[in-house]
Amino acid sequence: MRTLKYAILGLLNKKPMTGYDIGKEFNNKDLAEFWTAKHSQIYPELKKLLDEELIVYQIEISGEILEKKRYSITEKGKEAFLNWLKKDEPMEPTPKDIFRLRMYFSNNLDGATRLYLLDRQLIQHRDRLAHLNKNKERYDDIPPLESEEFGDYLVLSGAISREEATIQWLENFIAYCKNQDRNLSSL
Amino acid sequence: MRTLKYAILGLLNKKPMTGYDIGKEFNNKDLAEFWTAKHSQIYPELKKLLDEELIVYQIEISGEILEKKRYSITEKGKEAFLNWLKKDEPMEPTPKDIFRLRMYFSNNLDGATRLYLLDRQLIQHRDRLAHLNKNKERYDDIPPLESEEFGDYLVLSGAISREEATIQWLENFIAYCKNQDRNLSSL
DNA sequence: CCTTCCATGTAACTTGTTACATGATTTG
DNA sequence: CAAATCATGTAACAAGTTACATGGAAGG
Repeated sequence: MRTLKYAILGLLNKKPMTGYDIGKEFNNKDLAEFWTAKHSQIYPELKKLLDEELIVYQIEISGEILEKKRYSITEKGKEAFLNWLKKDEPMEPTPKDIFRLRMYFSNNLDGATRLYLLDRQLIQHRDRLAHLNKNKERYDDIPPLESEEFGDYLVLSGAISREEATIQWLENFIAYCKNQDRNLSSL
Repeated sequence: MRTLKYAILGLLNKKPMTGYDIGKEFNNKDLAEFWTAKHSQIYPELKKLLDEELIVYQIEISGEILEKKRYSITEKGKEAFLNWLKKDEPMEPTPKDIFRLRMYFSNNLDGATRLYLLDRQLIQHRDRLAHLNKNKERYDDIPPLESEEFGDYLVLSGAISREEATIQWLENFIAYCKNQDRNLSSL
């Protein structure tokens, strides 16, 4: 489906960047909540996009020697990107989740181990949620729809509601485990 | 990480199955909410598990000619599975989501297209939620923790809360779009 | 000077999808 | 008897991760 291709075009459509900059967007920024890529995947993809004439680059010298390639999107690239963006694609198949797969089999665990695993997971998701909420504090208001920051705000709030749902699910599960445990030991 | 390996072991730990049966579990059942695999991935994996002596099979004749291989888990396989199941693995990196990636770039769309795409997505997620809720009706009560059906109930309720969160996010987003639109056109 | 970050790439491998290939059994 | 389902496999490709490989720039 070449999603990485369009993700890169989308970033370059905002402003010219180096491969390294793209890597940071995919790893340190809010966008990373819903899309990531390592540099080992980015550099070969940039080469492909050059071949397809969707991007061009300009060499810049940083310091004395170091050359960096600042890529920008071409008209052809913009067209391809906008075409992808406006397409009405069917919903994606549900994403995989190893922890839930494991819990699917959790009847094979003893009660203590199950609770331990659930608790560890809950802690991690709560930390993550706290971190996301802290990021959200940067916004006094919801940014205007047409602004660049709106995308960031959107993925951030999406990530927050996803975490909240996960935490809710974990808490319900834990409460049920504890409840069953109490009932059994009172026999 | 060999997750498919352990997913198959987990299923065979419940009861002996053919490759075809495993495919059905990964595609038609509740488990498919959090793990899937095509038969083209399953058959080669079964071969690997045989090599590793974690499973064995027995040939059964169905009708006159058709041979099917019913696989079962070995003691070694059970051990490997339980070992995997009880391991406390760190939280996974956040799963990718193409639609949210697209919406991250949605400031490049005109208001009508954006609303159209959001609406289409919302419809699909509502359908999916309705379908999941219908499945949940099978359960009068939460199944006991140690039962086989508990896993099914768990992934089902996880999928429901995930869909609810997504729908909430979409509805908020749509409301904000409509609101901004009204404010702009009243100028 | 030393550590962290900037910067770019390739190679080997794992995972997963789509397509190719075949044929038997069951159900209406 | 035709269609849906059962049943098992392989091949080619796409996507993604880990490891290998190199070296400059900036800041403390």
